[in-house]
Amino acid sequence: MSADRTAGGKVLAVLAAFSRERPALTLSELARATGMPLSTAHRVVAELREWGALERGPDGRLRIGLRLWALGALAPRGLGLREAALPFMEDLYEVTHQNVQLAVRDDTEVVFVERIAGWDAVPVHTQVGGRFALPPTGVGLVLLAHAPAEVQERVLAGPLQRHTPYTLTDPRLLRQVLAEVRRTGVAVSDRQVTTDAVSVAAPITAGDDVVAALSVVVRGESPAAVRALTPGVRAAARGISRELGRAAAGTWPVDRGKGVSG
Amino acid sequence: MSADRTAGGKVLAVLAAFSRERPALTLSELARATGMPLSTAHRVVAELREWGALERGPDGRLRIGLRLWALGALAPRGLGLREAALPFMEDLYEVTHQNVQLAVRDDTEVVFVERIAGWDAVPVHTQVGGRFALPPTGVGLVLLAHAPAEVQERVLAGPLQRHTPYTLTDPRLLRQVLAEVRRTGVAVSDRQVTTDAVSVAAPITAGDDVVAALSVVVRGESPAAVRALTPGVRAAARGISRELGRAAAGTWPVDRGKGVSG
DNA sequence: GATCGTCTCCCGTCAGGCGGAAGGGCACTG
DNA sequence: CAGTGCCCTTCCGCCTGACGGGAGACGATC
Repeated sequence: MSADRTAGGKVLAVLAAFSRERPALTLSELARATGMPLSTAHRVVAELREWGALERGPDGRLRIGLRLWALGALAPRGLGLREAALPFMEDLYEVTHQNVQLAVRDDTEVVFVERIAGWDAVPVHTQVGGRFALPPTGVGLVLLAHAPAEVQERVLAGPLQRHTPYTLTDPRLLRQVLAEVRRTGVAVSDRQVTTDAVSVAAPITAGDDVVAALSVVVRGESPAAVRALTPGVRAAARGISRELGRAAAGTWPVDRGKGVSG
Repeated sequence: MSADRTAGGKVLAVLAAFSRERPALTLSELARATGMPLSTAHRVVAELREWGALERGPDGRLRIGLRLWALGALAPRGLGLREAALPFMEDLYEVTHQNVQLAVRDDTEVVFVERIAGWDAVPVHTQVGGRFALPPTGVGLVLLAHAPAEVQERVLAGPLQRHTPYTLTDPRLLRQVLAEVRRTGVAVSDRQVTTDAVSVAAPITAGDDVVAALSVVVRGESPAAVRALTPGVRAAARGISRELGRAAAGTWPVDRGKGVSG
């Protein structure tokens, strides 16, 4: 939001002004949103447009450009991961016709990287690129269970938001659940986000690190709803892990506790 | 490549150094690739890292960060389009188990936005985010047929690369094909990219504009291979178009001839 | 311990970012 | 058709913050 003092910061501030809620902005809106003078915004935007980071539609509004999208596609935790995972997710979807989700952890949040859903599946309010708290979701439980201790502590210490009567908010209980997740290799989220959905998730690994999680979300009112799906999810997750190992060398990062600069 | 004189240019130059071939770079490699002094690269990278545009893996290499990926996801012609199209692509995939592709046009090239493929499908060398010439591909033919005249002229005038003995390289012939594509509403690419693959494509529209194209690629040695698929592809493309119309207002840009500033 | 590669930090200089102001284009209004 | 309120674009002099050489830490490899 606040206009950076630095030149590069302004470039980033302009980009940061775009969000899921506001994917298209006029120059003036952009200037207001970033708090920078119109002429400054204009100059920065011109540079970004020339490069292809921003595009201007026929309505005159600015949008994220195709080049930036393609660049983002190079993120190993974005499309790289997705590329490896999609065929397995397809299989899972074809069998279940339910929501199939792929997610990674970013600090104390889960970021959804891919989601397949038919029209008949339970409506879930996750979107690709979207974020959510870790504890209530299946994928989040998996990712949290295998996160560095320091991250776990911060999550357990912080306020745990309640979404339904079933949401776990007791740190002690949550700790037990996480241990269970580590022991069994799967996580089940029973109506913790909405009262009509249950999910089962399994970890995806690269080397010794858990780099992502895969889940299936179904309509249901008890863990039994996903029991039959568990083997399928585990198998798919392992398949993806294997595929990742096969991928080109040096493509795989690991997620460390906090993204602070060194 | 060449290090920009401006501060913002340096930021973009650093980002541009990442490519499909080189998705991970050390700081020094980055400095060499962009031609900027190490200390300058260091400063720029620090800023980008703090913002989340770049991440550093445990191997010390820099990669495109999750935040940049999420930002790219806001591109209407990227994920926005994909989001609307995926369910229909699923259906098509489930029926055919072949490559199902979604693409848009960027100037005189086709950019692949999504691709679903099983293991048994014909191997095609397209990747999400990747580019290709327009004329030889099914999606490209559709997009070219509905492109502004000025774009068509440039493509037809420019050298038309031959990939197989079947590739159309005669501008006159190509012009006829394009007319045919406009008349029938579908395009068939018969072994124009590889000698064992045939594809059928249909346009996706928003308002009166063709904004994308959908195709199925199958193993085959004549247009007959895709005849049975044609209605399915058309239907799916229309379904996606309808879905786009339903999408939130003001989300849809139109592709104009050249991206020159006005 | 020498040599090469990597990354990080400091700081004096001066190029280039900054943003106020002015001007032009549209659309709607009285 | 002057008046008002948006939008966008361009210009240009001031001065700040970007620039990059250099020094130094660290880690491999020989």
